[in-house]
Amino acid sequence: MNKKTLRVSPKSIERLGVYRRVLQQERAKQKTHIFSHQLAMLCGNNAAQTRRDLMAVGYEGSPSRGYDIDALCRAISALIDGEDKCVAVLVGVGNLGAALLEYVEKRCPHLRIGAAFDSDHAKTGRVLCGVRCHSVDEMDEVIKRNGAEVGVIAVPGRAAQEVADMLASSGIKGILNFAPVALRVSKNIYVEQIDLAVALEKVAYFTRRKDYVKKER
Amino acid sequence: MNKKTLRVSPKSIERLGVYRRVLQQERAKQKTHIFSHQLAMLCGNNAAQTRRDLMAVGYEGSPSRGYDIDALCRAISALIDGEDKCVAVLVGVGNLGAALLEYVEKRCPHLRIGAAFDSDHAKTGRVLCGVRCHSVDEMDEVIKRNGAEVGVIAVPGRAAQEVADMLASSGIKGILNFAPVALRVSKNIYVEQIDLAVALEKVAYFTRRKDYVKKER
DNA sequence: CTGTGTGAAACTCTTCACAGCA
DNA sequence: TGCTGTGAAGAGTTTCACACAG
Repeated sequence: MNKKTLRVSPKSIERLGVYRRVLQQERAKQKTHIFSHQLAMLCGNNAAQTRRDLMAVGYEGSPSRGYDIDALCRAISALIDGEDKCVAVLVGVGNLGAALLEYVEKRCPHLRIGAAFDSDHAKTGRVLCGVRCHSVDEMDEVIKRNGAEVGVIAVPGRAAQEVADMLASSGIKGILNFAPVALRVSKNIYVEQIDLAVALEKVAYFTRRKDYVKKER
Repeated sequence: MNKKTLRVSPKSIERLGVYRRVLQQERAKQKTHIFSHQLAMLCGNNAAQTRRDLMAVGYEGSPSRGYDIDALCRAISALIDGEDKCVAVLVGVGNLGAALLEYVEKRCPHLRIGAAFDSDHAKTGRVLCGVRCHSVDEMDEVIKRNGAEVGVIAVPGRAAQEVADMLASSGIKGILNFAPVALRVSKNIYVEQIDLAVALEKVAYFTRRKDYVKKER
């Protein structure tokens, strides 16, 4: 209903991805419509927040019917996926890299992992989840050939900055970094950091804070 | 300087984990003191935020010397680790589970992964990163024997809710969930959700938003 | 009624800016 | 001077609560 991209908050973007996944599951169960409180419950948040998030996508539901699942899915996709498929590359095909390939190949048809890289020659040349693993020497050439925009760093910490520099010089514009290192990259590259060890520490901390009580449903 | 645990924000807790890691690295380089802006730079944020976070730990630096690295490390640990080691268990020893074991065993001496579980009998009985993998049938017994408080769910989505129920009934009080499913658990269990596919979608989205410009640093 | 969309309040997190100390 | 600790402002996020619609 509005001018489209008017600035959607990061948190909303994350949740919209979750909504879409849940909507696709419901659609597979032959459901055609859903109310905000039902969707909220399936996603683990509350109805007000769900409606607020959906405001951003510019699709309006009906008070009597709720949201048309199919139309809402398309509206969300129009907002978060771009016009064309986004191509990403993975650097570091260890356990974590392989896990990411599985998750993404199964669940993100609108994203494509175009290639993977590893310094271990035992891995180069192999194909995992449909993605070919190249030597890091070929990184620049392969990234440019695929027109990749996003890089995922799943290498040990000591190698992460060097990989980030290589990605940046090949024209990558966004990085998802699993290495426990703060990357130093130019301002126009978006970086998202996920640190598994810190995440677990956080859970341990809040688990022990006896005063913690979850808010609602 | 204050009454200790007066309520530290989740974001601060995450960053404190990062500060500690960086401080340990600096200590290994024989440095004894550090200023807030140096620590901030190494962690990828700014000095004001770093000082604000450190307020919570109840250790004061000196304007001339900065922070004593060793003392600050201990103060952070006193805040985020409890009195005794926290024990966690891992359910699902696939690629992701194995990656987590590596990360945590290397970098979290104050946490212990007491056991792992998998439904695949080819994996049970084996030992990865010093952690023994059990059959899921033994979950209740092993969790109680180890006094585990935290559970990590790294199984496929369809199995996640069932695993969460088992963990809850064995007395687990906090869950780190990698399955792309909103868990339904009782209010007094803390749940932290990490969804790799959604994380990548988010990076793809912000990478493409040309108007995005990183703030500083 | 029971639902949606949304202004406005409430809450959380980040940044500014400055007093005070060595 | 150049740093720390922190009140206060600002930015971002969530929740409330209500007008309106079928």
